[in-house]
Parts: sequence; structure tokens; C-alpha cells
Amino acid sequence: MKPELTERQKLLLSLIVHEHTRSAQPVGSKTLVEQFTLPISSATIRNEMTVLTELGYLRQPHTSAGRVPTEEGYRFFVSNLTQQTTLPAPMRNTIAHQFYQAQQDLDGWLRLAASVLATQSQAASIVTAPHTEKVAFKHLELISTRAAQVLMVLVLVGGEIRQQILSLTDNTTQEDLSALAARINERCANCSIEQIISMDFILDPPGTQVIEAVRQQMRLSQQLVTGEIYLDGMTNVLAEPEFADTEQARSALSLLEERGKLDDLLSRTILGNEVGGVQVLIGGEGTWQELRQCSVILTRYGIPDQLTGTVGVLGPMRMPYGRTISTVRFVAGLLSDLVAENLIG
Amino acid sequence: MKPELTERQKLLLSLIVHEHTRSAQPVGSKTLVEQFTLPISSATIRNEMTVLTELGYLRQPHTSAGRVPTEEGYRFFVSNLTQQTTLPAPMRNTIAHQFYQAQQDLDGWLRLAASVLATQSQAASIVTAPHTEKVAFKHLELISTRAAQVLMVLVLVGGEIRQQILSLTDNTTQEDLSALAARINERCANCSIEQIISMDFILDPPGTQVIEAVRQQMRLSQQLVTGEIYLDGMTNVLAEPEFADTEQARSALSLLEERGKLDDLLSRTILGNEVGGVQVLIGGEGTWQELRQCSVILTRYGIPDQLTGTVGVLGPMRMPYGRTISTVRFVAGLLSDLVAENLIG
DNA sequence: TATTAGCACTCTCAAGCCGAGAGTGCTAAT
DNA sequence: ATTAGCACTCTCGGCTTGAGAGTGCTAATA
Repeated sequence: MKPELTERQKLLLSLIVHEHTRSAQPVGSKTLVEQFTLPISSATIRNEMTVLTELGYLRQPHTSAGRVPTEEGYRFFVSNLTQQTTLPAPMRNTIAHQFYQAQQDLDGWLRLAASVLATQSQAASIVTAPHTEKVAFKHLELISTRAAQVLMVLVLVGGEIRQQILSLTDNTTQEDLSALAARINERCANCSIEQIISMDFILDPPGTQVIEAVRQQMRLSQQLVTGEIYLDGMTNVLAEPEFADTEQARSALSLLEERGKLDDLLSRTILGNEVGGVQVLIGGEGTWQELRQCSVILTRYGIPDQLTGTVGVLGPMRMPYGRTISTVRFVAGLLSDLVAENLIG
Repeated sequence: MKPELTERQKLLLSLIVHEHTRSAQPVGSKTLVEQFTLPISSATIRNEMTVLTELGYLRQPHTSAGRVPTEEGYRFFVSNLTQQTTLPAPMRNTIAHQFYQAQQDLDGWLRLAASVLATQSQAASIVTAPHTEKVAFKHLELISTRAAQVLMVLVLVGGEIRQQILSLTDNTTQEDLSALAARINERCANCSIEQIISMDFILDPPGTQVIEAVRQQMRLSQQLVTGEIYLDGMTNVLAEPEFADTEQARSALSLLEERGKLDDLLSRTILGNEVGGVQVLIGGEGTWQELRQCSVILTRYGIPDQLTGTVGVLGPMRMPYGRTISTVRFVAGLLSDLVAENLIG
């Protein structure tokens, strides 16, 4: 195992990380002592830097350039050198204010959360709608649109709304549809998907068609790892100097655009982590080639084991971790409150 | 006014455009004659090129580089040299097949439309949900979630769904809510927003609260220029060589990300154009700085004056216009059919 | 009169070279 | 243990150069 770092080494590592996130450039011993007016000489710093480099926390892009933190360096920094900070109160208030004066609906909140995260962190943000693992029926509505066409709106416990257009084999009046919906609502209220699948319904043909659609929609919802995904601030990462080469940026952003890959990323991090903890994924951690230059900060929100979603940001590895982690955590907290206050039913 | 081009000049312009979209490089006289085995010499081509350059259709990046089409050149090409092509049948079938086997709901179709456009055109795609100018009430549903919390789901004519969480001042049972919804549904069926605003309702307190929310939601929907926006393929444009410099790409893509700017773009083109026609916006046309290097192809779909949306793509100015325009038109047609068959009510 | 061959000219681009500057590692002194 | 000093290494920007591509012009040709 690696030897414990001395306090001074920790300090230096921390300063290097800060200076590098500020300047986006390799930081040298002299710069360091000047920038922070350290009471030690650059030669001493050089010695310490050699140690940190040998331990794998720093890296030289080439001989006679300054040092740059490695993935491992960032990881050490994040786990040991960054204390739990809360966002400054004025900023908290600004954000909270935006939420409370926003429109009262889930879609608006999530959109806002993505937007706030993107602007605060100057990175790309990811927010998923809250989603239940145990899908349960809440309410069904059947709305006749034209001839035998019916718009079916299914509300699940937790507030997820699923809709589908049904083409019934027989024409049916709105009254009949409403009566049918009422019957199903009564019978199915708060039932889990398993219950509904195993239930026997004695209904006329349109009824069985509807039930089948309900079951199908619930199954689909069940299969979903995550709810709808809200993205914002993708262009922020294009502004970062490390992505002056488009190819890097393209591969990173394509991760967000391809639903499959994104689901993969979200689901793996979902599993590894309890609600409340913030997960920091630095440089793809060997698994995600596309993220070699990036870091992803994710956390869950909502009500554990009942109704949860994910919020997070994707930015360059050179990222103000302290501030960003706090922001993500804070937004997650806000969303948790909103979910708890409004969405359980 | 400009003199009419000779047939040979048109042919050359057309070939230059094609060759340039293929190679992404300035095209020279010699390349041209070799590539297409033309029965005239490179010297003749040079003479013609001089003419086309003087007319403003071509441009030299620098002395002794080949020629590149100007915005005007592309515009001429698109309006005069590109005949209405329909997509090859197998491709049409592939696309249509995807649509018909997709899930039967609007959200899925629009998502798919964006995805298809993005992959077919290798550019960024934009699809907006169909939206009515004359907002009208279709159906209301009130679902009790907890205590005095109510999930209100409002379906508008055309299938747009709006939801909101209401905190009623009094506790109300689900039965009361259902009765209330039923009464409102009966009274408001197919009413326009103006009618509903001017109606007098004699209802108990929760009722007035609900009506107020309904009015508000309808007003909000009314104000919207466009429905929900689906984007896809943004990373496609990053792959184009003209965006090797990130800054260009950033400004173009930020146009898609900022709802305000995007609405602006969509609304201006909506106004200038009847359904059925495809609008081609080349190089921002002086108005959009961000699009200096880009072209946007847009068209409307749906039912004119009733329920319309926009589909289109944003790509580099150097774009296979013929194919892309056909694809956009075809997808718009598909969506129009789907809307007509499923969404009018 | 329209086309073409030929040629001089221009300009970019990649490669190579050079010097300045930044930063290091080592050594010897404190 | 720290530091001053110094030689060494490497990048980066600027400069030059030669090759190559492409043009515009002129004079010859059909």
C-alpha cells in the first residue's frame, strides 16, 4: 500500500489541483510558490513533486513542463482533500427561489434542475425523472378522440404518466369509455404490476384491449431503468480548452446522446451507490473510453426504494470538484423535497 | 439583375457543389475534369469559373486554391439545380417500417423522427410536437395523491397533455374530485380558451381553484409557439471537418440548446412558409450569426391551421441538399399521416 | 469565335531549423 | 531538511524553404 502523505504533500497536491483547474495549464514549482506566496522554496517543492509523481498522483506532460494531476491524483483530492462544503447561502437562496416560483409541475422542475446545474457548473447536466422500481397503478383515463380511436392516459403511483393511442375494434362512446375507466380504476387502485397481470377481468372486448394496453405500458415502465432524461449545457463542455479538439468532445457528448450508453452509465452508478452519497467518476475509471478526459458527478434523489431519480453533471476532468459536488448535492436535495412533498400517492 | 447562366455554367456549378460536399475541399479545374471525365479542358473550366466567381456563386479561399460555393452559390443550386427527388423506395420502406412498428404514442414517434433524421442526414435534427394555435379543452382529470394534493391532468384538443400539481385549500376525496372533473368535462368539452375564460362557473372553492388552473394551463399552452422540442444527432455536426474548431460548433449548437433562440428560429421560419414547402436557410442568411457556417432545412407537418409542428435538420453548409431535403420532406409526410390518423379529436 | 495548350506566377502547406523560455533534476552548501 | 545555483531538456513560436496545386493570361488552333 502507498505510504501516507505528509501534510505538506497534501497541501501541495491540493494547491496544484486548484491552480490547474484555474489555469488549465501544467503548473510548475515556481508558479506555485509565487501564486500562493509559500514559505518554502521552489526547490523544495520540486522535491515533493518528484515524490508525488512517483506515487502516481502527478504527471508531467513532457520533461520540463509543469505537473498535472493524474486521475489518481484527482481521486485522492476528491476523497481526502475536499471537505464537505455546503453552498454559500446566497447561492442556495437564488436556486431555491427559482424552484419555488417555477410552475408547479414535475416536468418544469426537472428542466429547471438541469438548467441550474448546467449554468452553475459550466458543464453538461443530466437529470432523470423519478422512477419506481415497483410499478403500481394509480389512475386510468380513456378519452375518445375519433371513431374508434382512444387516447389512453395512464398515471402510475409516483406521478409517472404514460400515454398511448388505442385503435379499438369497436366504436365506443365516451360514456362507455368513462364507465370502463371507472371500473378499472376501482378495481386496480394502487395495485402492483404483478397483481394486475394476474387479475382476471371479465369485460367486453374493448375492455380487454384496454387492460392489455395497461399491462403492456406497466411492463414497459418496469423495464425502464430510469425515467425521462433531461439534458442541458452540452455546449458548455465544448467551451473547455481540453476539447479544442472536436473528436474528444464528440465522443464524450455522444455518450449523452445515445440513450443506451447513457442508461448504462446511469445504471452502473445507480447500483454502486446509496441515496445521499455523491458518486464521482473520474476519467471513465477504465470502463468508459469516451470519458477519458471527463469526470462525471452523480447522485440520486427522491425517496429511497420508492421513487428515485438521478442528477449529475459531466464536465472536464479539470473541474472545481468541491463546488460542483456541493451544487449537485444541493439540487438533489431540492428535488428530493419536491418529490416528497408532491409526488407520493 | 444577373444574366441567365448557360447550361454549361449550371452544370459546372452543380458539379462543383457535389464535389465539394464530397471532399470538403476547394475544388480546382483539373480535379473537376478528371473526376467527372469532362469533354472540355481545364482551361475552359477556368474561364467559366472566373465568370461564376464574378457573379458571386463561387469564391476562392485564397489565390491559387480551388473554388468553393458561396452562400449564394448554394442558394442557386438549391433553387434551380436540384430537382424534386423522392427518396429511393427501399429507404422509404425502411423508415416507414420503423414508424409502424414503433410504440403507438406521439412521444415515441417524435423521438423516432428525430433519430431517423439525424442518422439519415448525419446532422442535428429538430422535431417539435404538434401544436394548435387555437387551444381547446378536451378532457380534465383530477387525481388525489395525498392529503390536499391533487394531480391535474389536462388533455387539449390535438392530444397535448399538460399536468400540474395542485395544493387545494381543503381536503377533498377522490369521489368528489371525479365528480368535479366530470362536471367540468361536460361543461367544457371542446371549448376554446376564450370560451372557458369567459364562462361563469358556480362551484365550491376547490372547483374554482381547478378552473383557474385549467385556464392558466391553457393560457400557457396558447403562448407557446411550438410544442415540446426533440433534438437528436448534435454530435453528428461535431464530426464535420468545418467544425474542427470547437468555437464554431459551440455557437451553432448553443442555438439548439437555448430554447429562446431556437423558438425564434422556428417561429420566423414558420411564418414565412406554408405547409408542404421545405424551407432552406443557408448560412444564417445574415440574421443568425451563429449559423454562418450552417444550413437549416425546415418544414412543417400536420394539419394546416389546426395542428402543426416543425421538423428539420441543422448541418454544415456543405450538405447533400437533395437527399436531405427529400428526407426531411418524407419524414414530415409520415408525421402528417400519423397526426391525421391518430390525433384529431 | 470558342477552345485549348503552355507557362509564369501566386499562394498554401508541411518540414526543418533556431532561439527563447520554462521547468526540471542534481549537487553542494547551509 | 532546505535551498541556491546551474546545466540540461523540452516545447513553442517564428522563420525559411521547397514542393505542389491552381490560377490567369497569351498565343495558337479549329
